[in-house]
Amino acid sequence: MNEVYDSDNATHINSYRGGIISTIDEAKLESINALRMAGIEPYPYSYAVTHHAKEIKDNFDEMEGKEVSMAGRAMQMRQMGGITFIDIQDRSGKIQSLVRNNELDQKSLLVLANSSIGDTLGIRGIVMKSKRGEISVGVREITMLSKTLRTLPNKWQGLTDTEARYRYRHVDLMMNQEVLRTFEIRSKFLRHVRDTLDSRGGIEVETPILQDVYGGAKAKPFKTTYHTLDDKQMFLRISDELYLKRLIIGGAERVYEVSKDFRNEDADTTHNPEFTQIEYYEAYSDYETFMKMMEDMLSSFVLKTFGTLKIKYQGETVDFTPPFARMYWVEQLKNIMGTDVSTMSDEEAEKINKAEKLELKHPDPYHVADSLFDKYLKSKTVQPTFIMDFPAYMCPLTKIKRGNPLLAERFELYVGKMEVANSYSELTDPMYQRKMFEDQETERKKGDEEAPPFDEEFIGAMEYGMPPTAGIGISIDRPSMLFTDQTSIKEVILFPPMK
RNA sequence: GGGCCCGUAGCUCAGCUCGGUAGAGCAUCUGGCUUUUAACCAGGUGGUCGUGGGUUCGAUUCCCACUGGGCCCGCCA
Repeated sequence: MNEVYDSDNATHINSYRGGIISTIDEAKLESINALRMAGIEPYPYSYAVTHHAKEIKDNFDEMEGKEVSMAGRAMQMRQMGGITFIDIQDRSGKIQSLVRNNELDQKSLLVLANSSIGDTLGIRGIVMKSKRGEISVGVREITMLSKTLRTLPNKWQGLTDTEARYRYRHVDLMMNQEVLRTFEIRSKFLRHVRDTLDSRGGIEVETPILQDVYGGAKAKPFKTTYHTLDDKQMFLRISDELYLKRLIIGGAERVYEVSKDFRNEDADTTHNPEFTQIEYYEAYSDYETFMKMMEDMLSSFVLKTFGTLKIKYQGETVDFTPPFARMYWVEQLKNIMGTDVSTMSDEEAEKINKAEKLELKHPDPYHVADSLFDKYLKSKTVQPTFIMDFPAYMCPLTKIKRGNPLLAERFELYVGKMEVANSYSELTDPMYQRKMFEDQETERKKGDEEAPPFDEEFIGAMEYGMPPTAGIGISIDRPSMLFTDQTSIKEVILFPPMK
């Protein structure tokens, strides 16, 4: 056996379940030798592809009798004497190829003899139908494009073990093509959000992921150490808000960033420690502007992608026809349980925490109000719903509600019971901002680990004068779940973190 | 962090209740077959039964701990 491909050697990096997902197959190594002996390179440089499987199938009437060349992985082989059916899978789907030995030259015959399921093959041939009516490529020439050393999972059940699917996403993708479709839809959505913001004149920017002072959200950060700067303590960003606002202050007017944010907290079906959102800031606008924008953005995406405004999510029909519902949740909570969370004191919060059995670690008004929403109102947000106006104390970076100083101008957009966007009429008064930071600092000292630290530099920037601005964070992960009918965020993250 | 379930061949799974040194299908290998599509027929290879400890003459099976994963609950998007 070739030493380079000693299986222990080649696979020791994987310790999954005390083993590995497949072994190196010695027979395949022999095939490689056989091909090379005959002067055929099993790992060539390129191949001219003219068609994909789906194209051929979708346009069979025009394609019949024409020569095509396509490439992909052999997923199944059915050999019967001098004829072999090979199902070739490319990015678009699968198509059957029909190989008759007596129609092949020596070279192709040799490739065929040394092919197995899992190999990447190039197929040149004529579009036709088999006797049973299956659209096929009648093969004239078969080319080895990449010889596999490992065995594919079985063709019936494929790879279903969730852990194996995430750890070996490459195998998941080849065995479960709908996974590729999921990530195509995610990609389309991200593209659509970018297009929307570009069309408004937004400038896409990049701001630091490694930050001296984190902020812009309530969350526990990841800490890092920068050794060449004297072991300086730095943080992975929990949000890019404070940097984007500095750009607004500088006069950029409309800026956005596709932002990977990091929050040092537990993962579950709707949370991943590393997640993607787009934050967008628009000068001279307020949060009303963004309600309209979200209605347009989501409805046009759904219509363009699915050809309808109504999609199924977990058995329920979600209708993206604008305008979306608006839920004045503080008012509704007052009606349901008599508590006005906008005026809730620390003592009241603690009492409600006990009475409602919320069992919060920090039973302060912020966490109690948040958890009351989850308990009583979240279940009503299957349809796209703007959750309107939050208690001012929940929004340290937001302007107060016109006509009601107890509330702040903020909405969260929920769809399928998931928060997918969060938007504000941004606070621009530097003196009020300073006070809000001081309050946060007090919470922090009281033990709220999630309260962000005081950011003097940011206040300094705001003291130059920040124009009226609307801000929004648009989740990419959760809408991707919605559009692909997934219940776990890991299904829309290509490589979710594993222990 | 709490509760429940799971880890046996490369993959998908039986076996465990009631302890006696491991089984199927697919994959792979050999042979047969020139229109199959879960092709078929015959034969073969393949397992430190997640890890460690305990009980026992004997443990994949019973007990404990650990580890990895899934689902539900609590918390941040």
